[in-house]
Amino acid sequence: MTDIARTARPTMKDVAARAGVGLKTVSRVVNEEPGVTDDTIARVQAAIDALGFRRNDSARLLRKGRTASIGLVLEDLADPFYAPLSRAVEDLARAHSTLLFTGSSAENAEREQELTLAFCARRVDGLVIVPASDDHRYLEPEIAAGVATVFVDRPAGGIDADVVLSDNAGGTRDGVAHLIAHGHRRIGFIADQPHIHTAAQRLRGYREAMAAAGLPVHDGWISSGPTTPEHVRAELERMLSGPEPVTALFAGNNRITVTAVRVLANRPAHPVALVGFDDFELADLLRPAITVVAQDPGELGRTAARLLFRRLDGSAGPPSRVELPCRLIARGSGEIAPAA
Amino acid sequence: MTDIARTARPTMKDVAARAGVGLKTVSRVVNEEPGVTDDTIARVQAAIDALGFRRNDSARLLRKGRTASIGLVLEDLADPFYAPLSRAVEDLARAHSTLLFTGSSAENAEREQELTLAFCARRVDGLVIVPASDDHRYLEPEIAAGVATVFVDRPAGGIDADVVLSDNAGGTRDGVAHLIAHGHRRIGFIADQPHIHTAAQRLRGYREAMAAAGLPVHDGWISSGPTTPEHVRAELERMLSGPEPVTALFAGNNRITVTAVRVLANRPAHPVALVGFDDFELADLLRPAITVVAQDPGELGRTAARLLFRRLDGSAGPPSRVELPCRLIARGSGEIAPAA
DNA sequence: TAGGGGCTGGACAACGTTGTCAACAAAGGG
DNA sequence: CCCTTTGTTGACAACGTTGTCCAGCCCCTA
Repeated sequence: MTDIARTARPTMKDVAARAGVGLKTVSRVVNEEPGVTDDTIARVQAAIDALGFRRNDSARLLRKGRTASIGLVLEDLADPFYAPLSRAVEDLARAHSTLLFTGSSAENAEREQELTLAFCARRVDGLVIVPASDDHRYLEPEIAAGVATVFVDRPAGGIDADVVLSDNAGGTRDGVAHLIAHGHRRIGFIADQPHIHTAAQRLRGYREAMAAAGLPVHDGWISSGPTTPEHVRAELERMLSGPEPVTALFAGNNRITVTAVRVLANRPAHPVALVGFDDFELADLLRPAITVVAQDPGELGRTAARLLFRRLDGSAGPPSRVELPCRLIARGSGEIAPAA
Repeated sequence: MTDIARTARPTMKDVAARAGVGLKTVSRVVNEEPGVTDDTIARVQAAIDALGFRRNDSARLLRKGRTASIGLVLEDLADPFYAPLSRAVEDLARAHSTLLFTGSSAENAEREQELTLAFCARRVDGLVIVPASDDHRYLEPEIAAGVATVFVDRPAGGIDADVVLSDNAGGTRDGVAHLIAHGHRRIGFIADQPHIHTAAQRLRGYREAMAAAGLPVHDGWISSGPTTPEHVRAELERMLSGPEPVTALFAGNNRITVTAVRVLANRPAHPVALVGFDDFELADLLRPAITVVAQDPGELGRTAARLLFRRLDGSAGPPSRVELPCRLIARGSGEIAPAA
């Protein structure tokens, strides 16, 4: 029965037969090409309506060479951080009459490659990738074959390609400097796993800010690892105890910040200053309101998509690297002075 | 130059020529079909590697009839509520070796139709749709032609199709009953525009709960309209003033809830009870913590996708309608007693 | 009335792949 | 030694569309 259903789909040939015209004439009507009399158009249109015909764009695009589609690979479709990024890419795609394939790499290099190559096999015109792997040489033949590729949020590994980043180090520097300006000297830093580019850059920013202020950094103040609530909680509690507890914390991304807020909420007697990387909704409504270093994920996506479509429109030239600034939003949690 | 790039893409024909074998033999090797000697396989593989050949799945699927792709149309890719829904659909798609097209209708009927039909023109095997329009008869020919279609979050209009909903009325009833149980008699209700199905159902739940408790409902206590902060703020302030101000509010979705929280935070002298539809991150960290009626967007997506793939696997039978329960999560804001 | 030009329409190949079928060689049985 | 079987391979059509090209037809002019 599935077969019947598939066979049931009318093609231009069916329309042509029913309208009593040639195949190409149907094509002309469907594509609104000139050179068909009104009378013929009407006959063809009637046949189209009667059969419920819809042009098969896959076949059309196979013939035409372009597929009018792009692929978006990100870390996790369910992560709110990427939602505005996706939407921005989608908006530009729509403006270019292009459809959007999406997929999550789940922070897994193999899955990223599998997804990306699946998109390439469908002959997407271009790719926007939030890398999960650090080796993208597998994309070389695709890029050589003309697939425009832009990396976002993290740079490509092993190949030279367009990339749009946030100024992770600079943003972190500002955030840590903010804590230092409010009198903190023992500042903890919890970030994502060190092989993730953004995490490494933020760690660099932290070290630079501490060094710029002439402050020492103890190993125990730094934690890089999974962002699971359990791990973050354990690391933070470790930093808050012992002989030299931290008086302030810089949280390396929004999930870490949220866990930190939960942990700190349970020990109101010992206020700890907090600055988090990434803004999040309601940060201003918490008490204290959370000071953050904000990226603009929508702008990341928009910039990447603009770059992509510029390439698709024929722009040549060497790969460009765009770095978007971050913005410190002081709300209170970063202004808490050290207790001691 | 674009032309060169396009021409540059090697095809099976090129591989065959280079390996000195027939076209079909290349196809056999690529698809790992039996009946090719190891020696030939090696020669073909060498040619594939040398040319950087990758099979064109568009052409393949044109030939095969199925496209191994589905389309997901939702209201807004950037809305965090839909993020877990998308991810759930994606996960099932991956499990079925299917690629995912996504797009936002932006709550606009015309855009929904345009997107959906664009997906159909690409011959997606199936569709998951969060409807923005209330008339889906335009999909009849597509469904008849075999495009499996499942509606989520809101029902289809004018056609009979599979649909997965939350129990909006029941959830709202529970939420309003919760407020009544804590002594409230004048309860405000702010929801999305009335033509949106979920908003209408939630309004029904509100009325039912009030009626069940024998409480009157004043027109001034009900507001249906755009969910912009400005409008919600104005409506709420109106309800809170006047001769018979409300002592509690039911907020019809998470965006309304957030605005309400902001407004209420500015008038701490006059505490107002609040229950919101839809859970959101950090609701438990606000003071008071926000009591909500929670849907499970991931489960909505998962259920819809399961239904879809069951249809694609050949399941016949009449359209099914699944209604998922909502869950009241009491956190404090709903337990505030009326001041008067 | 013959010839030319504009308009309308259709036949055919091509896009890159897969399914069908037949050709051919080597091997095995009588 | 011939016939059959088995295994390997390639020619060809087909999927549904578009681009190229050519054939009619009508009307006009010389």
